[in-house]
Amino acid sequence: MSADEVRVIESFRIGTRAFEAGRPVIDEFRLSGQLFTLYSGWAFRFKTLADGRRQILSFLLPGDFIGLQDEFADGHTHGVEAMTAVTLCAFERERLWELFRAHPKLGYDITWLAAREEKMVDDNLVTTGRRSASERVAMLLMHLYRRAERLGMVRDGWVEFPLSQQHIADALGLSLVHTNKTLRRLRQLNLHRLEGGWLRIMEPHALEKLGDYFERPMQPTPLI
Amino acid sequence: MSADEVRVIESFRIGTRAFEAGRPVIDEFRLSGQLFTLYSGWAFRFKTLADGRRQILSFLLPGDFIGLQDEFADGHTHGVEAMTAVTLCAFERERLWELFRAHPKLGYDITWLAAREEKMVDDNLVTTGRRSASERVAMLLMHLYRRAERLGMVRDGWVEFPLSQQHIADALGLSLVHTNKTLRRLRQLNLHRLEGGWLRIMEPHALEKLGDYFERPMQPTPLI
DNA sequence: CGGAAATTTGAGATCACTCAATTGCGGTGG
DNA sequence: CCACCGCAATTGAGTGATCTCAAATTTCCG
Repeated sequence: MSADEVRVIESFRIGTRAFEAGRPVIDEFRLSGQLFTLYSGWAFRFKTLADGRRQILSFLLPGDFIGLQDEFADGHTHGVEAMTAVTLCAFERERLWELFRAHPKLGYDITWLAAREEKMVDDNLVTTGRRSASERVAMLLMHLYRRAERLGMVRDGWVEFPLSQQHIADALGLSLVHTNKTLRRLRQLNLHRLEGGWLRIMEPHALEKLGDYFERPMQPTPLI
Repeated sequence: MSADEVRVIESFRIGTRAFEAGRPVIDEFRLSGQLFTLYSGWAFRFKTLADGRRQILSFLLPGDFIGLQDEFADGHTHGVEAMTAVTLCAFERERLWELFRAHPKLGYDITWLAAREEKMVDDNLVTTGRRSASERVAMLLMHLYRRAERLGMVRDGWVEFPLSQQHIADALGLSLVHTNKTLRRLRQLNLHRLEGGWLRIMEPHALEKLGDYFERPMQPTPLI
């Protein structure tokens, strides 16, 4: 990124914010006046129905842009919650158009990030709509592992994995109990290990085949 | 839209294309060199798994922008298929960045459309992940009816409804048989009528309550 | 060490699925 | 005009994956 672009981004930044694990970053039912870039940590986007059923829409890792959909709605889009301690860079929502005008390249990059996020939601929709429980779990483990891998978050084959089984269930559209039993089955087949909040993939090919999920080469992600 | 903007858009347009009902607009496994705006007709985006299971990701109505995700990937994103006769306006994919640079407002509008589409996929994900079969069907009927209504496509309470039950099943993550039975149950409750490819909502409030779906006010859609 | 939260397990219920056959309907050729 | 074809819609029956309920066990954290 050019020094000029960095300078422009700096000028749009309001400041840095931090949240503890489990804290809401964006309230599901209130319009937030800010946009964020996730600097460090894990978070997720979700929606809840009136009776409390919750669906996780996607997981957020460093580099992801947060809150764009709200720009074009009046609240009631989705909530964002931190899964680990998280630091974010905040922007003024109202200056987004100004940013596009002053620096089209950054606008283009934001669109890039939005399109990439939609692709991930598309994948999740296929998963919940058409895959069996084992396939869903296999899919999710590989998806998150690969994303973390691209970000250099893997150490000796292990990644931090801050999802509870409830998170996994809510992401995959399964019940907590069935998620647990499915996870156990895959573990007993020695396809993965999940210990103390860290994940290791033992049989990537088997999991990819089971989930019918294959890594596609990615272009480098723009930074905002 | 200003005369200036119209002129810019014209200069980026390659031409107009038309497809018959049932024809692929974008091949699921080949990278298309074009972007489209849907002028008239109904289409849908979908993905298929290796064994043929299909998930419909979202439905496309006039004004929707098609193919943006591909801009940032190398194929293998999703297919698009026409459900009725369809006319589209085609743009050169490679000139998208040029468009952002030359006319940031249009870039901003494209981002607007992308964000709106992601919101729809988010909703669909909640539906397949966390709603029962009846809730899913209620949701889909109301969603499509409301969208068509906003586009002025309702005549005396009836909308064209070109979805087969297979389409509905693939959109909602249900089997064809169960979709049929669920549809019948709602029809017998006199919540809707579905005859000869046209839909009428008899009890909008009941369907909205059943699907836990409530219309949110929408900002006017930008035109590309 | 105590208490709350997350995970694990078992058992039974149910919603949705598969299989299989029938019906309805628009088009097509004799 | 009618018999026939193919496809979508419909229905019935039985199966099974996933869910709910309930209780134990383990882990985490103060």
